[in-house]
Amino acid sequence: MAGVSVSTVSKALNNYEDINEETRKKILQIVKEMDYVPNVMARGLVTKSTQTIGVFFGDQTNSGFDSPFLIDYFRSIKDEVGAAGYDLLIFSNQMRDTSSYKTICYEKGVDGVILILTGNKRTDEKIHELHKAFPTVYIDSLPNAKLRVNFVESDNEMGAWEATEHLIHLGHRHILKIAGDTVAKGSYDRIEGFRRACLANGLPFNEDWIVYGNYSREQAALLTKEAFSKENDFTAVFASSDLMAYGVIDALKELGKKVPEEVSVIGFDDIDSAQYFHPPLTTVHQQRFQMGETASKILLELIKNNDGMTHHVRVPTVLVERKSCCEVAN
Amino acid sequence: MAGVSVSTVSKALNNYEDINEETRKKILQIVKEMDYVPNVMARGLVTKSTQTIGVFFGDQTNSGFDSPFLIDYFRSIKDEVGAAGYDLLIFSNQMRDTSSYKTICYEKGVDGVILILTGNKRTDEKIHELHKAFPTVYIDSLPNAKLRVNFVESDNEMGAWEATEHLIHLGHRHILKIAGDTVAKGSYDRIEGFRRACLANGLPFNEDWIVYGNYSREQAALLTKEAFSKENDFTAVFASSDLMAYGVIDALKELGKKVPEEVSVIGFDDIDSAQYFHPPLTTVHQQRFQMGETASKILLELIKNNDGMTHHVRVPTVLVERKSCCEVAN
DNA sequence: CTGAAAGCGCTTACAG
DNA sequence: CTGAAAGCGCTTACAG
Repeated sequence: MAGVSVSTVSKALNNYEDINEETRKKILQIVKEMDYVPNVMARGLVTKSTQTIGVFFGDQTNSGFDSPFLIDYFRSIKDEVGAAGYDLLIFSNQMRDTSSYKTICYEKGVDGVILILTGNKRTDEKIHELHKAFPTVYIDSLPNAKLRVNFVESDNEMGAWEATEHLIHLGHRHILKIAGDTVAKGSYDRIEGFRRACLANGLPFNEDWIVYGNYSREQAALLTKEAFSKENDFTAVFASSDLMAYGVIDALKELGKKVPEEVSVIGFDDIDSAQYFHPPLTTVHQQRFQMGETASKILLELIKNNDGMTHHVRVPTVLVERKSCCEVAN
Repeated sequence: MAGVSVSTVSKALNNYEDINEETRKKILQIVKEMDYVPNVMARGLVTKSTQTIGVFFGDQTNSGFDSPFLIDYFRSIKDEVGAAGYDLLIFSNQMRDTSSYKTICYEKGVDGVILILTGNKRTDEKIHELHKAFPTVYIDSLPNAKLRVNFVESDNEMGAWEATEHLIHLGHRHILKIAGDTVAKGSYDRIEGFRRACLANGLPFNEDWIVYGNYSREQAALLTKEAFSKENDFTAVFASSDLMAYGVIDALKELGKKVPEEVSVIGFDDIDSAQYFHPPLTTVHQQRFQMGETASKILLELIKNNDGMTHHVRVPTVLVERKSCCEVAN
């Protein structure tokens, strides 16, 4: 170096109190000149902190929770965490000897982790041990609804409730629900919201109104045709995702039914293309940006001081009315 | 440990030859049992390798090169690099003392880096030093067209050429080009492809046919109205991005011109919503997945053995015909 | 074939 | 207020 010992440099860099103001100035000056940055690995080895947040993206295809979402989460997390001085480590390595999330985090030495899991990964038991070892927050999906963990999700039940009431206020009394899988908490809540809104509003609800599939457009089309072949008097359908709503509309076209004149269709998610669809899709908007932001804030707080409390936040959805729903014909 | 020295364990883990087969077996067995993974920081400190690839995402808003793209690059890089045993480090930290990309990479100790820069970041001079210090590959945008670096891009010039010829084959002789900025290499190439295709096909081309703006929908609408107010006989417009094509169509509607009956419109990019737009947009598809994959492969190869050669690959585009172009009316 | 020793680049008590 | 020393968890020559 130029003048002092490494200890002193370290102290200058880490804002220790017991250092002469002039030596600090000099050190900082030189540091600036040579654009020196402490090696994170060496530092991390002793401090156990790397200023990086780990992210597990579960991106199985066809889950309906996929690409249009991830990018919003990703971007909001990146911004929020970046503003606090963290980088993001995306676990992509497929050649690991372990499948334990905890072990993976130890290996890379992250300070906290965000989980955005979809499809199969969601039910992976290996995850459980993770949140005991690292500050962890889940977004959107839980491996198990009973898990006591930090968790940010859309208020799926409330969103589904509002969507259903929207249809009811439009005069619909027979509504078909095209539901996603039954394992994910979010899927389940959307069904519950629908069911309870129907019941609360005195509709002649019965379980045949709910039809279960996966989150694909094709499946939704199939399901719709099946349901209408059994019972033709539905005047509205509520799909558990926008992609499925597209499928519903595909099927309705095939059946010669006009949307929305003869059958109203409402979706869930508000993916980017929903506004461009024909007809523009009325749907339930998920505030994904706020979800990523909230999850990041909770995590950052947890890293600073882990109070052992567990946060569960439900981000409200917002109904966006476009052109795929209208008043029921008489 | 259980039995041997750390050196021996290290050798077992790293597949050294000079180790007894039985001790190796025993060590590996125990390692498996306790799900042990070597700490990357400690290892990295001595080997200078961390099995992670750094990624700089420049995501300034409104560049037109934005969100619909990044996700495809991101996903393909994640898959490709992950299959080779690497994780991804996304540089998001905004509190750094340095803005030097090289320094940032030293700090985190990545093995290689991929740059996907947009907007202002593209012209950041600080980047230059990076590719001399680390294996580096650029995707889509170069800070400077003359830079001798590894670079993967769409074949923008060829794509623009084909789009223009498509219009010409449809009978169009007066084509308006709504161009993006002039600094980015990709923007420039799209203009060149257009200009040269016009000239090569004997169109009465003049420079007024090209109008410059940014990549926003609003600007494109404005530009379109301006251009048509000066010269009303364009039967086709070629926008340098899909978002701009949307703006063009907005403007044309306002002007009372039918698309495609009176004016054909072709875009560039093929973003997700292009197929849903009204009318569905004819456009030039960029094979973003292939771009990410190719960039990753080059980088991985570079890390394995840096031969000092510099790769520049142009990924072909593919014209996708939808409903926004038709034969010119007589 | 195995292990003791040095060293990677830092931080943190601890003397002085 | 400053610096020598130990240690973080590994790997790599080098002896034995």
